[in-house]
Amino acid sequence: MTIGELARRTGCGIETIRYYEHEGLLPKPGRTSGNFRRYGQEHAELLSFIRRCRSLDMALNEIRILLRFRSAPGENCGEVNALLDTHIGHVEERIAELQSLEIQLRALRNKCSSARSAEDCGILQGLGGASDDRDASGDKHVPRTHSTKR
Amino acid sequence: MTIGELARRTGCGIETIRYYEHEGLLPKPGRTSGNFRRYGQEHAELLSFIRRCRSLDMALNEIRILLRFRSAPGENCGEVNALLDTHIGHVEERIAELQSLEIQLRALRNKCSSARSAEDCGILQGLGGASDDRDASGDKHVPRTHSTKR
DNA sequence: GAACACCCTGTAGCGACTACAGAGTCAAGC
DNA sequence: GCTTGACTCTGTAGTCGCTACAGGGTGTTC
Repeated sequence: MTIGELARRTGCGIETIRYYEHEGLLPKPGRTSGNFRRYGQEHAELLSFIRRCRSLDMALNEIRILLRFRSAPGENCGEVNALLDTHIGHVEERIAELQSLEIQLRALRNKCSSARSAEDCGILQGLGGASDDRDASGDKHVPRTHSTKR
Repeated sequence: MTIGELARRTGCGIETIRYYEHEGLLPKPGRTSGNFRRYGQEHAELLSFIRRCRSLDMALNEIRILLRFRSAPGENCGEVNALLDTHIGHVEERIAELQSLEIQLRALRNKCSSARSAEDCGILQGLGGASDDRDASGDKHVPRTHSTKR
């Protein structure tokens, strides 16, 4: 099948497929005489595996490790378990951070209930004034909440 | 004060300060005869404001809006309230996504409790086999859980 | 043979930094 | 005056996982 068909089957963008090939997650497929990539069922399964991992928010490097085990069925899978445990830990951590963030944001939001002049806005004051500088050196800044949707 | 002193005072990296200047969040400071940046108290306060916003996981574009209001005290601050409401919404959304993720990950993790051979590993099977393809076309992929720590 | 959908490579952009390279500045000590 | 070492300067490239082109080639249908 062509790259477009593979993309349709797996719900993955064409550019993303080429990117995975470039990153070594997908093996280089054969080519037609006109230099088009030609994929088989095994590529579709591999790509589905990768997409399922990505939907679980795993990093490509983590997926690389899983792929190694996928193609080495004899090996002991303890590392797979450990990887997943670590990943679950990251997700837990991030949830805790965001929950604490939400509390702070709601507290801030309560400082200005109605639209008044910016001069008197409790939110701007809360952001600008002297405050508990928990984070001034802590640097556990956390990746974006803002989604990159297509 | 020099950029290094400002960095120490605010707990912000030097490169980050230059980056904020480049992005127009911090005004260009004066220079010494030797071309070193020279900052005053007002820069320190502004930078603290920005860092406080960042510690609340706001995007630089959101902060830009807040800065506009900060320097226009007469204006109606309704937009500030709206911005914060939207931001809280994003955080809430992300928490919900991550919680659902955690449930899926734990379910997957339960499929292989002990280290056995990769061939029989329930996790790899769970990732690879036929599954509920909720996400195959949904594409509500969510930014990384993996922290970029320094 | 023309239209059109598809594919190719390569490069640049996103956000918010971070990490250099290669150069210049400045204060303290000798 | 000269050296050492800490600091600063500009500019560019890298991070991550894509996404979006530009400028071309391929393949099928009418």
